[in-house]
Amino acid sequence: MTVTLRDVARAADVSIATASRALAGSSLINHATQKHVVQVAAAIGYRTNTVARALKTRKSRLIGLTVHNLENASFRVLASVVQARMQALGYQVILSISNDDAEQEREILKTLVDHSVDGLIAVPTGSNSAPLLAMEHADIPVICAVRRVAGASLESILAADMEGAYTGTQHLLGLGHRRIGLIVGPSDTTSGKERLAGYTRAMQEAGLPVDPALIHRGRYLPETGVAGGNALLSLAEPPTALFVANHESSVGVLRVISERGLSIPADLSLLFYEDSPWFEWQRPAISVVDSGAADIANLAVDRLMSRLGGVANSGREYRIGSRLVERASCRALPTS
Amino acid sequence: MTVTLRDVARAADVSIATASRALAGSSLINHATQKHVVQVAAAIGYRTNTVARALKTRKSRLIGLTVHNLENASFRVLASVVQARMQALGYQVILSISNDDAEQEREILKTLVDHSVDGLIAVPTGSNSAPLLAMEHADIPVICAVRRVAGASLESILAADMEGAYTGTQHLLGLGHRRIGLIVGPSDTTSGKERLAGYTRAMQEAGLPVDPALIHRGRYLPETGVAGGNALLSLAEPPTALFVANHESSVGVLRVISERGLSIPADLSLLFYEDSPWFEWQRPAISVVDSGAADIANLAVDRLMSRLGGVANSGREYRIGSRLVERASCRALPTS
DNA sequence: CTGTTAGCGCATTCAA
DNA sequence: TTGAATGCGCTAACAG
Repeated sequence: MTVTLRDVARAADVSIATASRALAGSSLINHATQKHVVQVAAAIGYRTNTVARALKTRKSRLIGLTVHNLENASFRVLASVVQARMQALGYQVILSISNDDAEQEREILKTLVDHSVDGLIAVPTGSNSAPLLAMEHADIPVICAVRRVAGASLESILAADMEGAYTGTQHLLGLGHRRIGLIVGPSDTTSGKERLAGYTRAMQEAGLPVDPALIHRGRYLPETGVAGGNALLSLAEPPTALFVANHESSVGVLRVISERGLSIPADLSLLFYEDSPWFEWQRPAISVVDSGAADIANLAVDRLMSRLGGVANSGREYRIGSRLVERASCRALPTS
Repeated sequence: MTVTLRDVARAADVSIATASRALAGSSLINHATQKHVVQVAAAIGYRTNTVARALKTRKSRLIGLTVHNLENASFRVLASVVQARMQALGYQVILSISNDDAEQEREILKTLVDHSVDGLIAVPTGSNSAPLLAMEHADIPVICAVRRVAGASLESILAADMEGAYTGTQHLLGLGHRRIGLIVGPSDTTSGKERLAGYTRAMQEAGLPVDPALIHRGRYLPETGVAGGNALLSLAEPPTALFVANHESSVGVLRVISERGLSIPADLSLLFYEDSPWFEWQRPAISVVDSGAADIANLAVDRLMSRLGGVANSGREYRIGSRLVERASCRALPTS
């Protein structure tokens, strides 16, 4: 039924080895026979069996991609970009979703190894340095994206969160805001920590006090936006600007604003973190600190390809610079 | 380096065949030796090489999943659900994104076959019946989800779009609306056609005229919502309710409403199609006709597993019923 | 430049 | 119930 290399060899009247060389584009082959074999192969509809090739060469042309979920805009962009680029490079991607669960991640890693993926791009949970390092040890390069694994010598492509939050806060400061509310992720996550640090640094450099009442920490959920928004906006002296540095909570904040009948940016300036098509279509369009998910994905692919090409693990951490995207949700405060 | 079946056999002091049987849970094996082998295998860290197994058995335990993109909520849910369930069933999924492009889809299918996937769940572009049928012919079951391929005898799991639009329109009608605007996808797509038909039927059954001016057709894009929203709302006698039966255009409609300063549902009742977390968090929360993406995904997985288990292609089309999710964006019109 | 040969790791047929 | 032997389809020495 399926046409194999043997069939091609027979049809082209060459040995099976020659046929293999011809199709592989080997240099040590007569150009004429090469062309002939390729032609014959196409004629009889030959397609090389990647499974057999993988067994022999120990290269599956499959890579693993694990993300926490597909809802988060960054992860989604990562998945799209990685899939598209790897496919163009001749690789297929096995997608796995970890739900940010260490146990599930462990299972996934095992399975991926079983399927002998050539490499892995992972948004790690952070709790599985051992199996991840074991993969590296087994010569399966792994590139961490968006998140990293503390203490593990793995290449990681991260957003420059501290810088991003710093830039965002400075933007608001530059517009004359002094009381800037911050809604941010939990401090046991790198991004939560770093974004808070960026905010703090900008405030301090501006000679402003860092009022704990203006900072709301919470999990990466819409509910955090509701709680944080309500808390900050109920303050005796509410903030004039709100920096929502926890992407998932953005929608919750929007809801609070709508419920309170606040007008943006007249009543409140609003700055979000991580871009989403929704923010651009919102009226007024919402300014954001874009953490560059697409570029993280691109660099992750570049690094993986480089590793696949034989370059050693640098163990290095790469940071993708953030970009402030000014739209219409922040207004300059009148200088009183 | 890697521990193979041969190592297990040696360590357990049995033949390689016996080891294989033990690990595979074959019935023709002594229970004691079975247990022993399994134990030894675990002890020395054996993991069966899926590539070698695939070459031998012609079953890769890999399935393909192709979607147009990961932005559309339905496709995203499909991807999440299919991934999670197939993984739980011992399969890995190779994700491919077709961008709704027939040419890309053709390439994807070839590659998937090359990797000898055991089956395929596809949101088809609709233009590749031949290669899809060829897969079926090659004993690779394919299940179409959300979209179908006209004229091809492939199992398809679709939303009950005609019924959904009918239900949605009836809901609005029941609230007393008579002038109901419809923004819908292009008529060369099944869902565009069917949703329009559902709307038309409901209107006619209510003895109402179907005013072409109240119907805006357009591509699945936010811009369609802007154009459609503006067109319908600028009418001399604008609709009292808007049924946005083109998911992608929802965000555009929201923008128009915001720009026009319309209050929902006081000025306009709003009903969307296909649910999204955003709609629920919106204030007012937006009522929707939920087309059941998760259930489509679940049934697709069920059907695929059944086919993988040897059941023949029924060529049947399955429809997942729509569900009206009433929230706060539609109001009853006072009976004047 | 080309052909012969030997596995990659596993499942399975056939004998015992 | 077990073992020996075969080959899935391909690549890569090794000879010629």
